[in-house]
Amino acid sequence: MDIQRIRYFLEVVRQKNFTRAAKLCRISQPSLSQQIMKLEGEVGGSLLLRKRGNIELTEHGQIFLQFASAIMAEVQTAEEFIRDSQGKTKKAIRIGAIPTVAPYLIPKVFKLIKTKLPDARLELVEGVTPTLADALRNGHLDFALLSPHSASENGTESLLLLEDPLILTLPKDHSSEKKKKDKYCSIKQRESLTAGTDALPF
Amino acid sequence: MDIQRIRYFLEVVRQKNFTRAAKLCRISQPSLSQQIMKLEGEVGGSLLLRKRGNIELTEHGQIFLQFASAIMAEVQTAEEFIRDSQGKTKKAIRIGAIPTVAPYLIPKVFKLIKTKLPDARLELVEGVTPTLADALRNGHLDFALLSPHSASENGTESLLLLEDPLILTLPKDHSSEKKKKDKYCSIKQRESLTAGTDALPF
DNA sequence: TAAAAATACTCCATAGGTATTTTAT
DNA sequence: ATAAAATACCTATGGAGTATTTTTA
Repeated sequence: MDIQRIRYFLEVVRQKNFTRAAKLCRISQPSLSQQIMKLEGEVGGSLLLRKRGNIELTEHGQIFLQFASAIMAEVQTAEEFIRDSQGKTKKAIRIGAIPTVAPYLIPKVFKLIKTKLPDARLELVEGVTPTLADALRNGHLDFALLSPHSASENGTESLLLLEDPLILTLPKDHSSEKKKKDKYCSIKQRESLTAGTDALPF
Repeated sequence: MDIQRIRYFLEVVRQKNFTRAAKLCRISQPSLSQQIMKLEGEVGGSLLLRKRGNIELTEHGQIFLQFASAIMAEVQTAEEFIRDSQGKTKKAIRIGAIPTVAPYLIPKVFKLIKTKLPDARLELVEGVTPTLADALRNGHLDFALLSPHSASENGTESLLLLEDPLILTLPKDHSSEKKKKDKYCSIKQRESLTAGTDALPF
C-alpha cells in the first residue's frame, strides 16, 4: 500500500485513459501501467477493465476506489497543513526585479529555482534600481535583477547577466533628422533626455 | 508523504523510543532514525524532542500526529478489505501434519513459507498418517508431513525429510530386565506392542 | 558510563525511463 | 491502420543494512 500508487490509480480512474493519466502524473505510460499492475497485485485482483481508451472499474475496483479516495482525502488534508505551516515557518526567497525584466525574465528565473529548490517559497518585489539596491543593503531582498545604475555599492555584489539595447525612436520630422551620423550627436548636444521615475522603468 | 514513514512515526510515538520502535517495525534503529528525519524534512520542522529514551512530541508533532493517525486509520480499513477479499478469492495452502510434528516442525515450516510467499494463507490439518494420505489423494491437502506408513501410494509422492528415534522406556522391575542385549530381543519375541490410534500419534 | 540516537558509508530493490511489441477498434 | 496498453530491458534514486561515533541522563 503506497500513497503514490493510490494517487496514480485515482488519476487513471479520473482520466479513464492511461496515456493521459501518465502525463498528468508526470511519468511515462509504461511506468504508470507498471504501478497500476503492482497495485492490482497487492489488492489481489484486477481493478480496471482496459477497453481501448475507455477504462472501466471492475466490481473490485469500484470498492477499492472508495478506500483509495478516503486515504487520499486524509493525505491531502495533511499536505495542506504542511504547506500552511511551512508558509508560517519558512521564509520566502525575496527577489527584486525592475519592471522591464519582471514580466520577461522572472518566470524563467522562478522555474529555474523551482527545479533546484522545489519547496522554496518565492516572493517577487518590483521596483526601480535605486530602491531595489537599498532593499538589498537593508536585507529586505535576497537578490535582485536590476540595471547597472550605481551597482556593487557598499555591501552588495553584482554580476552582469545580459545587455538590453535601448532604441531611440523619433518622429520623421524631428529637428535632428538630417544625416544618420548626425542624429545621435545633435540630440546629445542639444537636448537633455531624462528618464523620469515614472516614464522609464529603471 | 509516504505511508511507511507515517507508520514508523506512529510507532515511535507509541513506543517513545527509537530502538524499541525499530524492532517492532522490523528495521534497524539507524534506518528508522533516517526515515523519521526525512519525514521531519518533508513536514518542514522537527516532530519529536529526543530526550534520552523518553521521546516527546513537539507542538508541530502533536498536530501532525492527528493527520498521521487519520491517514493510517483509512489505510488500515483498506488493508482489512484487501485481506478479506483475498480470503474469499485466494485458496489457502492446506498442510497436513501428524500430531508429533505439528507443534514442533509446523511453526518453522510456516515461517519458511511466509518468507517465500508472504501473502499466502496457510491452513494446518492434524491427523494420523493414513487419514492424511487419503486427504492428499482426494486433493483436500496440498502437502503433508507424515510418517512413512504406506507412503508414496498411488497418486502421491514422498520424500524422507528426517528420522525421529523412538525410545522404549520400561520400569526397572520389568520381566525383561536382565542384560542389556537381552532386553530388546525378549520384548520382540514375547510381547506385541501396538500403537493404538489414541495412544501414539502417528 | 552506559544506553540511545545520530553519522557515515555500502548495497540492492524498485520506481521510473526508453524502445518495442501486442492488442483492440 | 492506428492509438493505447503491455512487455522487455536498463538506470539510478533512496530505503535499509552494518559499523561507528556522539550524545545525555
